[in-house]
Amino acid sequence: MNRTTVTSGDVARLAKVSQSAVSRTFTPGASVSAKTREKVEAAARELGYRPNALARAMISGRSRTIALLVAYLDNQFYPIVLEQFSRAVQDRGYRVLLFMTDPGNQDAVVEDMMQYQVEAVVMASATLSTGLAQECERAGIPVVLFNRYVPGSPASSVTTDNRAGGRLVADLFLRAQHERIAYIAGAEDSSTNRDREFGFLEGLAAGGKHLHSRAVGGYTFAQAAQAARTLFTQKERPDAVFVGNDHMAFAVLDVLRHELDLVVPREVSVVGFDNVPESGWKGYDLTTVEQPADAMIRETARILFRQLEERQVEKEDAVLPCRLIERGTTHQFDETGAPRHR
Amino acid sequence: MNRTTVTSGDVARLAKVSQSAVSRTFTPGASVSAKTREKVEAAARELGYRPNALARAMISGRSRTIALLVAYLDNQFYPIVLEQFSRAVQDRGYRVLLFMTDPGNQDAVVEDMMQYQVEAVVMASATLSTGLAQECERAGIPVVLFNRYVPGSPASSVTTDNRAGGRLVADLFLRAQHERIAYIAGAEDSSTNRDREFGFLEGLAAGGKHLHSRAVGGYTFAQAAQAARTLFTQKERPDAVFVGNDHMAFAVLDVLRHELDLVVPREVSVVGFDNVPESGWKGYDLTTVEQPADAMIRETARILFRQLEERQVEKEDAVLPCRLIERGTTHQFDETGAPRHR
DNA sequence: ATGAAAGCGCTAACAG
DNA sequence: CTGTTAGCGCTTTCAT
Repeated sequence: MNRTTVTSGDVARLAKVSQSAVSRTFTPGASVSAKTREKVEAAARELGYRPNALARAMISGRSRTIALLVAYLDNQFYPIVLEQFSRAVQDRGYRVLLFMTDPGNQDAVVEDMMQYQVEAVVMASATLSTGLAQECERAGIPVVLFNRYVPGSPASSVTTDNRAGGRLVADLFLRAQHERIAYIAGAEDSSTNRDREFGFLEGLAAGGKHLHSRAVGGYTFAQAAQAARTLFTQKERPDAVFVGNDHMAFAVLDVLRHELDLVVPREVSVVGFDNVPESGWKGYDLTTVEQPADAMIRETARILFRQLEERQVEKEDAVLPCRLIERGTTHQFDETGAPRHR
Repeated sequence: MNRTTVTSGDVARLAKVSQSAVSRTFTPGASVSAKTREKVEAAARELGYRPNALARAMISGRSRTIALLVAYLDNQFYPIVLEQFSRAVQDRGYRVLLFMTDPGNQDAVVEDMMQYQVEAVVMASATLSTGLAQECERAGIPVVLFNRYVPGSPASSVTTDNRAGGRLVADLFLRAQHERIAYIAGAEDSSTNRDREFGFLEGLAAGGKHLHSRAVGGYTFAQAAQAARTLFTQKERPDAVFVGNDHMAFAVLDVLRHELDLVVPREVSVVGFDNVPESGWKGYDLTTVEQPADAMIRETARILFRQLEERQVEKEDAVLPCRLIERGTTHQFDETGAPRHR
């Protein structure tokens, strides 16, 4: 290991210009004569100079870094969000500092992010204590909750209209005249689950139905499988089930088909939420409510960068529409409402 | 937005100590009297002081940041790696700077990472030009290629024994006495594909067989589906196919079962590579070669942190064993080699 | 154990 | 357009 730290001073000396001239050469909007720029670039190339982004960030007060906090990546929805969001951020000349968190202790992680002088924070499938959100606000750091919503928080949020999504599923079940309708919940303390379930129950009620049974899957594969076993080994088993997200729905389908030998959708209809890629795969072919990931990410980026540009934090809540994607785990109907055969 | 930048100087003034005393209080191994520490902590709390990690990194020359470069996250293998690796890094007091790259222009991204003074680089499903790898080496930045291998490069690497994995699949097909054996390749310029294919062909040859047909899936779902269509609509269709990874194998299974109405494994056996979670799901129940993700990540972290501690870059190549996971897409045999019925 | 002083590598006024 | 001059917030000798 050797002295490989080439500084702008070294370049200046070799190019016989001032150190500021070097700085200007590497600053997009600065004014340098073609001749100076040339000399500097030649010297920089010769020495293998690279500006130190940390020093730059320190003095300019802009780290060009955005923190992304994610709780888990086994649900395919999040890797996709992560990938697209990272690309969006990179395209705008920013970097992503990634933090994996447990659904509990985010606050310690946020502390860490702030020490790194991130300019903004995005939390996917995770929330922030209102206290810390306020602190971020005071520090001028915009925070966006992605796919979560916290009523009193100063943090912005981007969600789909989960309640409307739940209602779409209820309507579908009503149309198919199901009798014993069940719900498998995600994490009960999440806003997504609350809203989906609320919309679903609301929709059923509007059609004069009530829930036959309910279990909790906690947004995990294993727990959802267990929930399915519980619900479908009752004396009177459900003939339709709405599962809080696709990831759990796959577990439910596995149990129904391969452990309980039920035929979907003939004996039971299943609907998920998210429309992750696997839902479109023929091995599952899952009817689901689509969350418009692309649009959600675009909104997130828009909110974030607007606040960064205007240099002020201003809460904004974006709620995007979702739509039902009917596939093979539910009965199909044609335009007249008559059952359609596949 | 306001002057919320509380510095160690502010804390020092309030606590009536020197600025260095504040610094020491926040430096783990430093010597401060209990009394001073107390005063400083009280003042810091009162002002809401948080050390600036950037300034700290600049002066100490240690950013405690590791760059992670990933090409795509739609193959579930990588999100899992990403999650586990991030956690491993965080546990050791480092942060992850994430970069999504296209399989082509990594070098520009690497340039960016180096400006941010990362202490190490991990490249997953991507490679680095030997030139830049050398530059990293010279700069004292360890580089680990995860799941890739580049012969002449000074970068370290962590891979599974892909060649042995290919041979395992060949042996399985030989044991099942398949006649028309096909291969669907991943990205042809990747070391993983080269090694898997080489081991597979080697294994077939050892059993006196040769490949019946071959197509390229490029590690993508869509291209793999197309490859399956091509291979399985020949006059003489294969009775067994080894697919370069699980992600492509799902596409292949969808085409075989739902477009071509073939029964797996009765009419055709299918084997993948990786053992991603979906392979264990009953909707696919895919026979595959397991890559030991946990062990690979442990090795990556070990190599990286050893080099960071010893403060010198020293190439190391870890090759981990893989094993066959037999599931429902191939015929089962008992210990005696006789077919077993499921 | 503590404070004073010297920078880390760079940008941002400010003159010229 | 260019060089000079101050720092950004912190760690790290070096005395005391």
